Amino acid sequence: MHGMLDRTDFAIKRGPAIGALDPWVPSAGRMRQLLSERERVRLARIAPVVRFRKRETIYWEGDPAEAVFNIVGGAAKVCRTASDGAEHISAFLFPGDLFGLAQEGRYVGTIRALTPVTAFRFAVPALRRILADDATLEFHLIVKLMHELRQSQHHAVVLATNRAVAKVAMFLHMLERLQPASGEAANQIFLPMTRSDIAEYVGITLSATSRAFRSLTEGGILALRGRRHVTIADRVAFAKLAGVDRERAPAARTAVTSRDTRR
Amino acid sequence: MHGMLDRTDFAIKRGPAIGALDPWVPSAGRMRQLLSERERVRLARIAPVVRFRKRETIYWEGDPAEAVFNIVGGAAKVCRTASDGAEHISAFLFPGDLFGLAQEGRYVGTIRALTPVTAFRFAVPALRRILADDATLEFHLIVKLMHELRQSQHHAVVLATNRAVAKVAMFLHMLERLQPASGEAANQIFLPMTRSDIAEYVGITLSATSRAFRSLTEGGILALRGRRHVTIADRVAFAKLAGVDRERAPAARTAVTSRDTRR
DNA sequence: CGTTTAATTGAGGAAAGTCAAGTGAAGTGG
DNA sequence: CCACTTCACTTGACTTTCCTCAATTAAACG
Repeated sequence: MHGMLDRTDFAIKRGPAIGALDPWVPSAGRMRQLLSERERVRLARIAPVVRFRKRETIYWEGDPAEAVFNIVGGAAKVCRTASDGAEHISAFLFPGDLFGLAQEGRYVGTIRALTPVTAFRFAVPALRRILADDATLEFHLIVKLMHELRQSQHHAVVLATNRAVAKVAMFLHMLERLQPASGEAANQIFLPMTRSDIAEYVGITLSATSRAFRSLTEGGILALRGRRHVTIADRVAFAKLAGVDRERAPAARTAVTSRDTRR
Repeated sequence: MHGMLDRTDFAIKRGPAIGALDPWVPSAGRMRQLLSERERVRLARIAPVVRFRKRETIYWEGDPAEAVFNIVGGAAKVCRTASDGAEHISAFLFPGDLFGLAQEGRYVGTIRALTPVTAFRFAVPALRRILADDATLEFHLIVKLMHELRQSQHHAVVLATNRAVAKVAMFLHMLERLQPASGEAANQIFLPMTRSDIAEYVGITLSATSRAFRSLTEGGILALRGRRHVTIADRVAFAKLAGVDRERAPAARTAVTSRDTRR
């Protein structure tokens, strides 16, 4: 706890930070800090630090989009309300992420804090002014957006899966890769979100999520310490479910004659 | 037919084109051309025109990412191969779109032409050079990426839906909005892709897609003219299924106590 | 400590997936 | 131009999975 506060405070002093996998530079799957010291200092000058309590709504879908935020501490979720009123979660946000996606002047999703959140707040006009005369910074933003686009496409792959257990496994795998080496022991995953949130993210019901967790623990693949700490007990079986067992080799370049089967 | 060729040829002469909804400027839902004449001319100088036959693979997932493309004529699909070998379609590409998304130097998906495709090809180093000294162009790229991110998140909403008929309706609705007023009569949608492609995009089986189409035509909501031309017969019912009946009003700001239900 | 919120678990039914056969359309080569 | 092959799509019977409804337990919070 104390350690975490220190880390966040330290992060605030260093200024805004954007993490991403570079589209062109290989980095063995490790996220990189895109901003240079100079850029961070410059951005810090126009961006006040804002804090939100756990469960607080940072902004609502449809609100006038006046600012972009950069998380430096905590976690949040992006919710989109479907036409029938059902909520769907389109992303989870962690330190190094940006939020504030807009369309025609209005925010595209509702943002809710899962834990206490600390963020830098960039007023859109000020940000645009800075971007307009710093091509490098602009380029970094492009890299980050490409990263988010890939993430979102991966999310779609998870949603397209049809077995609930596989969906949950893929979700946990994603979370593990995303989780900055945040003081978690190896094979440990911390879940800042509820089971309901997970359900809404992977596109199944709360019941199904619960059953999937049970099935995973009973199968000896996971172990739970409390409800928010997951340990991966059987890496091999886990990787198989999460679909990480593929070779990185050029893959079969044969156009698969698409039958009716999905598994 | 003749008309289409002319239109593509004309588009080539005008140079690269990027269509998007602006994040901040309201435009009543109509896509806008982001590039100015000057930018289009400048880009055309570094980008040769390339053509691909119907069904041709433009590049494979995992290939070294050496170029970015801008479609000016035809349609294509982005396929991602899941670990189990199943193919999932993460997007369809139309004139005004970009493709060439990379991660650590390699393409993230396989691109296949659905119809004959005409595109501009930008070698990555040349493109980076141009971007580095044109902040406006860079900004336009940011706008386009934000547009694609929203699209991808919308795709996720479609995938999270659980009734096959609703998925297909949402897909058709998306296609209708995307379809540039391309000589199609009102309420008419042209499908450049197969039923299999649709199935892989919305995350159901080919059978289920076929049944959904049947259910929609039998219900008097759609009418088919051949397999690739759809007419919307009952706008109201269609909008209801596709989830377009929502008011744009600030929506209920009440945190819905999430039960188990998804419909 | 009691109250609210989060999560688990069970029984039954609806929906889509699977397997398999068959129809229609499109393209190919004689 | 027609027979033939192939590919795209449709349809049916059966199985699996998850969703729905509902009751209960466990944890979190004041």
